[in-house]
Amino acid sequence: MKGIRRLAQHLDISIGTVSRALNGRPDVNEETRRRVLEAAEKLGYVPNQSGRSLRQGTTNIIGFMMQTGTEITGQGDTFFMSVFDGVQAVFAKHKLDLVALLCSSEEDQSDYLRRVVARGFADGLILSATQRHDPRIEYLAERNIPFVTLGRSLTDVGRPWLDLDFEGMAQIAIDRLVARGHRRIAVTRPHDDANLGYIFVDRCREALAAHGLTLEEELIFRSTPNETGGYQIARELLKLEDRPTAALLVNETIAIGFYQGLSEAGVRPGRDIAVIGRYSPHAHFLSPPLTCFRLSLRDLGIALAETLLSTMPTFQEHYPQALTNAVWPMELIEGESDGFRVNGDESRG
Amino acid sequence: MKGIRRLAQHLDISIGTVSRALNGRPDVNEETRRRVLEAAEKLGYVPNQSGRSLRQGTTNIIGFMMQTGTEITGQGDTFFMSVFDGVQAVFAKHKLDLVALLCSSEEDQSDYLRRVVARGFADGLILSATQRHDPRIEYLAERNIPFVTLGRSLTDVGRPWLDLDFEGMAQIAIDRLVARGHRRIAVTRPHDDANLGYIFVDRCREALAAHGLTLEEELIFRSTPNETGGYQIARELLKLEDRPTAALLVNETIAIGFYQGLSEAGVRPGRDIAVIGRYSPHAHFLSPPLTCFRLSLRDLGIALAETLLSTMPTFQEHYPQALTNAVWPMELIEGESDGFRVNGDESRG
DNA sequence: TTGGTCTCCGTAAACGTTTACGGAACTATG
DNA sequence: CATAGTTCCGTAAACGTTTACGGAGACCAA
Repeated sequence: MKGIRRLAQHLDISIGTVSRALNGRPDVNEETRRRVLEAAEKLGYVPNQSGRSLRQGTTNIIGFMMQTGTEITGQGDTFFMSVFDGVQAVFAKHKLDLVALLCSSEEDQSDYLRRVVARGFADGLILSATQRHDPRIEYLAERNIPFVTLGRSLTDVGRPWLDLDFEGMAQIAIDRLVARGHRRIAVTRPHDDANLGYIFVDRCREALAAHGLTLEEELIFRSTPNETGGYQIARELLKLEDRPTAALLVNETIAIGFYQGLSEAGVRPGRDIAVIGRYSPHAHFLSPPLTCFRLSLRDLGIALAETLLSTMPTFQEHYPQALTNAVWPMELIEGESDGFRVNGDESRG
Repeated sequence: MKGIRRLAQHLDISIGTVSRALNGRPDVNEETRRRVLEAAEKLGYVPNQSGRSLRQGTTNIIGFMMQTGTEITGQGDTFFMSVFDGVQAVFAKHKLDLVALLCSSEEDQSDYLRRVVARGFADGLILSATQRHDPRIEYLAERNIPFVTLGRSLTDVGRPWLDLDFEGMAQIAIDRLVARGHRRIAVTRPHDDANLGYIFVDRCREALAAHGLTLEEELIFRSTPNETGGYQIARELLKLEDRPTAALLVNETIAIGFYQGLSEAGVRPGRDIAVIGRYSPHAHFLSPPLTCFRLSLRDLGIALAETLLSTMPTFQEHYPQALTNAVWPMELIEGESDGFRVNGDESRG
């Protein structure tokens, strides 16, 4: 005898009552409930997930989809871990569990998603690495699967998403650099179709235009969003006839490689070129410390969770005013990598 | 009408036959099977996971357990993603899915594990961040849940584990440094109870003893295995009356902070102090490039998967000689951070 | 024809839950 | 005492699969 039957037999009551007691139904005597909970604790009973979700059509699981393989991840692993922590802080209140759905680098993400959905694996999904054209979004929307994406796409009109405020980052950084006399500013973007590249570069272009400047094509650098990519960008940048005096790095992990690429040519950030990037745990430990844009990833995770839950009938009453389409602001952390003026008047050592 | 019934109705055959056809049973006409598969494809039918696992008592899911929250992860971003990729390469052959079970930083790992197991969530588990005394291992062993750990503990006697070869790393590094004239060598270890700290330091001590040297307590540095920890270690190390001439860093991500801590005091790796660490994607992009120990994480993932499957009755015939207790060798990558001799004769610039 | 073997398929039970339904015991009300 | 209402609990169906079992038909040999 196993499962709830064992518990019922042990208490000499029916399985229906046991189930009601455990699920907090009102129509059960409080004394009985106490006994049931006690016995469940003692016998280590936990409801079988398959049985429960088969009956209820619900799993209490939310999936965070991500692709394995190392080549294309521009985020550090602390990035996701921090986001997860925020997500779980919300989910814990509703007894939801978060699992990371790992799509192999050899499988198409849409195929993988199809499998996950058809199996009835999760009650809701969080998608990351949103592409500019992302078929996953239409797929989920058509089927009424609750989801939220981290990152915008062109095909998610009216769908819930949250994103980092790359426009704000571009605007602030460009304004700041221009105010310090920079006229030729290099910008980076991922090599692939990630939407953030388009968003970021477009806004850089607009921000420059507002100052009467144009963003030349040769100053837009594409690379894999990792250390090697940053290194390559530095090398290419230094080859230019008319070198930029500043660089704006949109990805987290490329700064180290970028620094090294500069360093090998004797070019020092903050003295010979202004560099502004994205925060990551090592940003302060570069020489010189990187001036960068940071955000609270935990808060982002909390917002993601709330946004998702606000689209699910079961939970939406708790989150009446969750954000559905919003960019998450980033804060500028002053390091020493952008501290100089083009007119020769260094603002700091 | 949903699920397999819909498919059966559509084909005008019984659900039993449909199920047999889909599951590759022999007692079904090949023509019928073809029709079933075709219709399944057309209607986008995928078996419901809950129904299936309720009946079979099996989920076809393997869980990789990890804890969220950023403070204590000593691995770089790509570490787990690379391992996952290897694991999945094996699992794909057996139609197993890998998911990451994310234990919130607020929940005890043993409690979380208990929930996962009792719910019947996964057919097998991979545990990481193994602690010296790890109650999770006994729990799984008692219950006959297939598992393998990445990292040894003291309580896993006879249980399947794989680990990095920290002994080999210690031996090679110490021998190398001693051969170059170093006598005072600092070593690091994580701040917590992670077993690798014990293993590594013990072997360093033995290796030094073989050269007639002792490892003084003041040369053993504990820290959180992240950038900040590395920085702190550098600061402490530089305060010592009798400074070590070399440092051996056992964690991946501490090198950046360590470099910075040295740099602020005008101490340069490879010139003023020999530094040997662990490979991570940025190791080559430090100045000077870090001499470090590297391994194929993908291969490690493959081995982990094979080890796990070799303990599961359903699959073990395919992996008759998988490793069950083995350390995974690391290769020394020569950078420029350890390139000098104590006697003043620098081996390179 | 009879009996045996094979191939293929339908039937129904089982997995562990949740929950609609109905009923027994009790309480309150007139 | 009769009736209605309340509280609590047991019964059984349902969720979507897989699979043991048995049977129908085809084929073959005697």
